Amino acid sequence: MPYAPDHKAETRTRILDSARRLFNRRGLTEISIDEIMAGAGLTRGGFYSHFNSKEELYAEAILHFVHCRPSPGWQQHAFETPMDGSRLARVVLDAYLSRAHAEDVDGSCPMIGLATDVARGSGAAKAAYRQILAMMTGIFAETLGPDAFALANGHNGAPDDASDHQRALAVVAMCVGGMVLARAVDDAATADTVRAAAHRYAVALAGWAQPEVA
Amino acid sequence: MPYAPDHKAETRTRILDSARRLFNRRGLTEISIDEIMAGAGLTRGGFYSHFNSKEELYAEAILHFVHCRPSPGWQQHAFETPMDGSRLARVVLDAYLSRAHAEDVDGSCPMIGLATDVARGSGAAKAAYRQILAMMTGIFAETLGPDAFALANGHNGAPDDASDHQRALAVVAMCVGGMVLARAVDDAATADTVRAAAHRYAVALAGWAQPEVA
DNA sequence: TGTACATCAGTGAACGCGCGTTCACTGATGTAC
DNA sequence: TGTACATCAGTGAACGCGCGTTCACTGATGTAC
Repeated sequence: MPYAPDHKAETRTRILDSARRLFNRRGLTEISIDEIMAGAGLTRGGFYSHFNSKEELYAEAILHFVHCRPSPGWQQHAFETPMDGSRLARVVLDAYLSRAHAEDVDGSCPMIGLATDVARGSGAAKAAYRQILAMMTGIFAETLGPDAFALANGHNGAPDDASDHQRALAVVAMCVGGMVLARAVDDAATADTVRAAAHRYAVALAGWAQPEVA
Repeated sequence: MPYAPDHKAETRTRILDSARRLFNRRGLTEISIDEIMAGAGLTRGGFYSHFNSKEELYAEAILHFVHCRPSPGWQQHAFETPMDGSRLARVVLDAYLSRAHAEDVDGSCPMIGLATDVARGSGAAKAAYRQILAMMTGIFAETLGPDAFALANGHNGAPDDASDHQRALAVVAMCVGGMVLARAVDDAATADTVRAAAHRYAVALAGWAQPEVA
């Protein structure tokens, strides 16, 4: 048995780390296998003993986001201290819509960096994407406050799992939409305004108290 | 003067139509100039007498969406009859978050189909993107109803241009986020649920009456 | 403890292909006579 | 009305390059003796 049993698995993880970073930055087609392997400190040839194709790596790299350690940028603050679900959800939302996350292209959530690429991609990539969406929706669905809209429309606002799930999805859509727009715009002021708007109304939608009267 | 004076301009428009369609479908890097020219009934060689580079065409194709005639699919219904601003805004939102729009990849709004590509792209593409964002935000900002969140938090809900603009941006973020997520997911049921959630809470956010009690 | 060996993770040259871009040429068209 | 011509929109072959993938080889490592 040459090499330690987990030697290859560690190399594979290094490739996945590099791939996640580089795909986030420039997408599936603009990044070459050469660059990914170089980012992992390896050379081209070894790639196909770890993955069957570039497409397969792509889907695995998206899923890898869930398991890899938090980015030292925007995520660290949210995950370094343990906390209960309701506080976690609020901290996650703040971090998600932060400027640090908008600027951390390499380490960002793949739902933002790879959204339209995945829409054109393989079933495996879409399945990975759906898994991340489900995870994030789950975080919010558990901790929603009262539904201001239902109350305004004369409903009693009684808790309801189906409706909570729907509202959590809307919160995620607001997060993803706000970040995607902020990233796609060339004007920093517009980007900040979009993020602030998405943040404010995502908090409102979740039924949490606003941080301050704006 | 060989050829009619507007002959070349018409060809250019045909190229832009083809480019808009194909870029929407597969993005900047996955579509070749060959394919774009073939889509316009031309051959490769003539391209550079109309545009200086593929990047330049990309930005112009995004802007072209604003000026080209509505897609016969999801847009036609929204734009075939003249209507006042407030009714238009509501019809636009319904069309934007419709299944027809989600499925019409070729003819969709470039904010949805090209979001992450533009984020990695040139300044010209981002400027074009910002212009479309401003147009769409403008449609909503003019016609918002009462702000249920502000009311729930004890504010008087008096009209306020800055806050209306922010709220309109949040509505657009919800539209774009909902559609981007729906497109990136492999399960049709999940896609429909996301669109429905985004639609419901976008309407709520805009302060319009819900179509029915769900 | 030290040495020879078998294994297999990783190397790098090579292949075939398609792309963006260039350029000398063609041929359809409006004009001048 | 008809013909020769000048123009220039469009053609298609060619160039150089980089990519995904393959494969024969290398060399670092754990094991057997």
